[in-house]
Amino acid sequence: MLSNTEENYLKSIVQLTILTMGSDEVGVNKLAEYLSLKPATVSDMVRKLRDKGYINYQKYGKVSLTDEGKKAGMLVIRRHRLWETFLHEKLEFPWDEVHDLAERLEHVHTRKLMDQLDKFLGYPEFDPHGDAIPDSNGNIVIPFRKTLAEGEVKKRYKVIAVADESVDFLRFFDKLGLKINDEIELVERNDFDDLITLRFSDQSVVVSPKFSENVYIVCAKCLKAKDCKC
Amino acid sequence: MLSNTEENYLKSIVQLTILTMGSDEVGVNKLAEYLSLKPATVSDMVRKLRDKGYINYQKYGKVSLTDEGKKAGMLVIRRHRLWETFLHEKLEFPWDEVHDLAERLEHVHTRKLMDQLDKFLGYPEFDPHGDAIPDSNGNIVIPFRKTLAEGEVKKRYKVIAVADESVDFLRFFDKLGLKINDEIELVERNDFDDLITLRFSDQSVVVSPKFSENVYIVCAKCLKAKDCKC
DNA sequence: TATATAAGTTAGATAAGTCTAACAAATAAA
DNA sequence: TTTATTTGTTAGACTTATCTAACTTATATA
Repeated sequence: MLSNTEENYLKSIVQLTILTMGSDEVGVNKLAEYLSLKPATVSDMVRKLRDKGYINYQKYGKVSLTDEGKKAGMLVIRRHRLWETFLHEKLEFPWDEVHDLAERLEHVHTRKLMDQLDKFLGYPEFDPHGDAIPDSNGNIVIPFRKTLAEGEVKKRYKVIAVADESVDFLRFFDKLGLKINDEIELVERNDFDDLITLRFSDQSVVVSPKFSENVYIVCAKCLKAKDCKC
Repeated sequence: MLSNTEENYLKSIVQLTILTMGSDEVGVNKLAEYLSLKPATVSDMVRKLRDKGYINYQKYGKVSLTDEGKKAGMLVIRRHRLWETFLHEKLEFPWDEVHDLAERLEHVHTRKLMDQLDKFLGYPEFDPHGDAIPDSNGNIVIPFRKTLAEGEVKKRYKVIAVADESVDFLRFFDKLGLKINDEIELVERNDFDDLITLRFSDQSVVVSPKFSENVYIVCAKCLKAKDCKC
């Protein structure tokens, strides 16, 4: 059995490794910063999770997930995203308010509860932020995607997800009038400061790298994001 | 802010005082037994809750709720019962499985979450076990009712709730073919051992005091349980 | 009323998860 | 290669909620 705390560690390690497509390991300091804890605290817990078989780790080394740890962490993310979907679609919460509640609901679970919730929601593929929901075995299909910052000028794209779930970012996104699944055109990129000019629903807006790095896109002609490789 | 543990204490005190219609105070030992804790543990917590203003209590005395404590405890019960209703009505959980999950979900809350859930459920008055759901101010209308054990021979009653939420009891109740809101006739009471013979949907069954003490009824002619005073 | 029993309290211990402060190892820079 | 910087560990302390064992107070009974 995993405590809430242990679940949070595993979830965070999944997020800092697998879900960022970068390295499959992470250092204690980075993990501590992500969890808003002190390295000393994480150092202890990491030993504990290694002893329990959820992570690979040795003193002064990096942390990576075992198969068991990966599955456990992915299932926390599944629960988080299913609850977010529930809160948004059934309880009419705006998408910037769902994260914090899901953060707590994700720890209440039985296999059956999540299966029934999944069914009730109609087996959603994506949460309100456009992130894929892992299946009940902890497997996830991360669709091919790039950030708006990586887009090419003059091309048309579809916005499929956001990387930042903070209230500030999401409200700003809303304020622009953008929505997940909207089609946009990347009109122009200013090479000096990387400001990008977008066009969508008859308006042009200029966005900063801070914004464009947090918006995921696929090219507009790919109907199914997961098949897109352009 | 109340911890989960503190919420459980307040909920339990509400259940042992207000909701049982008996005394409005309860002893430390009884509370400990109800919570499956040792008296020593409860003795400490009770002092803490008194210092925080939720209960009235002095050394070697009984415990009772302040207005604030009563409201806080009632709101935990509200959350518990709303989640039970959600699990039963929306996620299709049988009524004997909802308690344990609600026990954990009840501690995840914001005012808005519970208001939205309440709305989503259509403002239910009663949970799957027939218990009244307190409103968002912690007020509850406990309908007039008696237990089947207190019923009179030859009278017709309506089953409105059960007092025991254990899996064993609820499955036994199901097995008899009874349902909340069913009409029954109390055919006969055996004065020697208090066995009661019931009649409903063309069958007769004999039930023990252990059973009949856990079934709440109102007389059949009162359509609205809360108005019944017979 | 004296005493036995029930009810409640206190002290000290434990476990989980966190912290700070001091130290050690690994890595990057001079 | 030596030193500086970054990264990670250890030791000791704190908090919350729990326990056991010993003790105290209140209540019921003879």
